[in-house]
Amino acid sequence: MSENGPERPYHHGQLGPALRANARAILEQDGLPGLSLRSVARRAGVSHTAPYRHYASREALLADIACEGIAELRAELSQAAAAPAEKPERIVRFATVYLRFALRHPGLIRLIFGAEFHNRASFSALSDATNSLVADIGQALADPAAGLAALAAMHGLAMLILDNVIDLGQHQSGWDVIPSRAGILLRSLLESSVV
Amino acid sequence: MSENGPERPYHHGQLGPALRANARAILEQDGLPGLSLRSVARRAGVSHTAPYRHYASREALLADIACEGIAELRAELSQAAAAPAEKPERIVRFATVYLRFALRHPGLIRLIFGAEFHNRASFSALSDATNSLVADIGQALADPAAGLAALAAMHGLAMLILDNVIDLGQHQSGWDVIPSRAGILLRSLLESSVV
DNA sequence: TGTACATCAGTGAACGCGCGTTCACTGATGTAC
DNA sequence: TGTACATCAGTGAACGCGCGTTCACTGATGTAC
Repeated sequence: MSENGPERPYHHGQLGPALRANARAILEQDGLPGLSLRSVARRAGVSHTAPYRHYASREALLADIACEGIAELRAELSQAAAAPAEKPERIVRFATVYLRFALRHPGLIRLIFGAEFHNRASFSALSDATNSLVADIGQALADPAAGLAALAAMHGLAMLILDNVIDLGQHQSGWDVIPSRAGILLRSLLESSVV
Repeated sequence: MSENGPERPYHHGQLGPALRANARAILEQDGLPGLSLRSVARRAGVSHTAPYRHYASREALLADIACEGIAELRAELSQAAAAPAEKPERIVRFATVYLRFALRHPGLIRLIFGAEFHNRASFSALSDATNSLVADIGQALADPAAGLAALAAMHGLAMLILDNVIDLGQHQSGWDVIPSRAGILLRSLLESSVV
């Protein structure tokens, strides 16, 4: 009996990370409403009370993966910030990174920005991240207001694409092309508005 | 007994409209997750099965109020389109109307644009509305791509404000000031990008 | 004007569901000596 | 190296909840004659 297949031992061993990974998979597959502690446990192949050894509540798990997502987004953005570039290119590069992230993790980006869920810890992390992003873009453009407007534009573009309201061509060519098209879009909007 | 207060008669009489109104009130108060057929019935002071005389399912009710909202947004936007104005003013006017609507009906705008709910009827109405909006702005700017980008910018701005990610000053002065501030923001982004 | 009847709108009990959370438990691991 | 014990991670039964939906019903309205 013990040799026909890798039966999971009594102790999972890495349940914490496994919970987060499965939670994010569910988030992307079924959206926030489908993300219950029970569904996560089910997907991790563990009893539905096991998660309570790692998270005090559903909300705690959500907060954790939200923070995780914010950290990842922030890392990608700061990587984009590191590469030197002239003003219009700089903001287009930010927009590209942001859009690519949003299109790759739609559920996560909605969890992060959505108002349905506002945990203190995740919110202050988000606030820090967006503030530094806005400041960075604003500085790159030498115009704080334009930084805000640019963030709004890329966020709105991401949301409209994810919600299937506008179509930048994913059907023909896959989603990887979208950021570059969006870049052109934003460039047309931005390049002559730089002070 | 019958004279101590206006006891509702057995037949409500206007339950259809009452359901829609109460559903929208719940949507704004508690968001989409709180909007159940039972909560709507409760709020309308009616048994929890009464709504089934007017809607076949929860989804049917949601579709109906989504369409209602789209029609209202569309009416306000076409009113803005009617007033003649020069190019930059024109788009700022659109943005103002759009933002004002979004800030006044946050739950509704999220229902309309959110991907969680995609009914065919409401979606095609939304598609028509956004297409004509994009076309209108694009034409006003003599640049279709800028029309799309402008819609994205105002939608993103609305979402970021509603999700408390950015703060355009609602705390000091109430939300009615936001659209005008946002107008300044968008103007700074747009006015020199007109072809 | 009055009576019979069809139709309609609202009722309340009941169903099965998935959920978050609690509880006492048990199997496994690691540490002290 | 071996034994006792504390600690930890996962279990499964159970709770109460709100939900969507169904069903047979009943009170009210309107229509035909």
